[in-house]
Amino acid sequence: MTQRGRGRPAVLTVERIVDAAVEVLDAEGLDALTMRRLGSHLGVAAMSLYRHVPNRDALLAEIVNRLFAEAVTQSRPGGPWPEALSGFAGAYRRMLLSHPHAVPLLATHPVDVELGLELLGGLLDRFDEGGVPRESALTAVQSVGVYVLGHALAQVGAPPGGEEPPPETDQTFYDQWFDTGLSAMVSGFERIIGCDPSKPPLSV
Amino acid sequence: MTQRGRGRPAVLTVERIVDAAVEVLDAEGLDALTMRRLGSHLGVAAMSLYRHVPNRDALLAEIVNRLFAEAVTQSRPGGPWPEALSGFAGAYRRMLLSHPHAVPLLATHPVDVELGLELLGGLLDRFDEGGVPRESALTAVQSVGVYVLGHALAQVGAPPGGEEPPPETDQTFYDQWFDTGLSAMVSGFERIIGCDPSKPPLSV
DNA sequence: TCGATTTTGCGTACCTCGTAAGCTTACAAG
DNA sequence: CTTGTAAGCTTACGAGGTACGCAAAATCGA
Repeated sequence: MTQRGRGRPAVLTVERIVDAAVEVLDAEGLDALTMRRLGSHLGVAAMSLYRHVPNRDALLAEIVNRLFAEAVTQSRPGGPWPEALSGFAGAYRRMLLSHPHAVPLLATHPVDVELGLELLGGLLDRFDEGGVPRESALTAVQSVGVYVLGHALAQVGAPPGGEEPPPETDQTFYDQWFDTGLSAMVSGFERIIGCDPSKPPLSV
Repeated sequence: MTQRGRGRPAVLTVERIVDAAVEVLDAEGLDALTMRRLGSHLGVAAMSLYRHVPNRDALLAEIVNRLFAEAVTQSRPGGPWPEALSGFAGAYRRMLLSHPHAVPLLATHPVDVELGLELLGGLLDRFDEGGVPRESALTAVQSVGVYVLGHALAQVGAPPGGEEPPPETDQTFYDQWFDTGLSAMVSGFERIIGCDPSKPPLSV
């Protein structure tokens, strides 16, 4: 596959590598995501990976972008911006909780800016339609994103090597906390940003 | 010193170790904070540290608790709860930005719960005085804490090995973003929690 | 004063990890 | 078939965490 010229045909792809990396990460945790293990998971020697990825950290960055894209793609930003913003928050959080071992990665490896803006285009459009200036929209989205990630970090706890807490009670506790904090922030932005397109209330 | 019984007198203390660890962390970054380097910084062999700390991760957890305590102690929670809450957020953020290499640590190692509650007692009292139920108070404080940490993560960027961005413009950009997001959240909580007119007197 | 006891620090060693260098293999084009 | 090239492999090195057992430095009882 992926035979686009001379030379030995590639059995590896960045895509395939990142796929496998996410699998290993989900299944065995971040510490287990070593080049050797990932290689053997792909039926390949560790050093072979370096033909496609400059180093481990770059691979982690790829994972981050992949997962963030997955999250944003999952959310369909319709309606006025407050709803769309909450929708994004929910989708982001759902992704984080379904990849708990990846949460620290998202925390330490910023999403590629270009990619992030592209992915969030639809969401930002909802602000445009509400007459919210771009800069205010970015502040709101970034703030919510930062809240969601921080919240997930708190919920996931010490993820490199942790134990599972009580099952059900815990879940609803965090859910409730999340919803409350999110409503606070969104409604706060509604007040600050205002819904009047004729005068941008946020001086930047 | 620290001679409280038989045996060879200790030249090391957990305190001293954590102090040195924070120094190394601030000066050289998280990757440079290895047991060997930390040992030599203390004039001691790496393995000696293990008499006082079970392993590296526990040491990192100690650092987290130390720094969080430093932050909270720095903030003097006076006035009504919204002001106190913002004050806590500011102090927390100031600490994080003055220990940028520690931010990922705070993100991945939860603060000890007992210690956290004890440290935040003064802040929670302000909510009590405002007639806010304990649970709402905790939600608000946790949400703000999570926002501050997430914001610091975004600002500090990829901290294990990163480059410095533009100096001045950047600073005020993040400051403004921080303030806006914080006001949104605090004012949102003011609305949600409500400013209960029946203010029960201080009950200690 | 002198062992016995106890606590602390140290030297060595093992295993794992990331990854640099250079070799081999499997294709396509000529 | 020959040659060129991209992709995968083997080996090796240095660094890191830490298990294990020994050495040193105190106090205490006699």
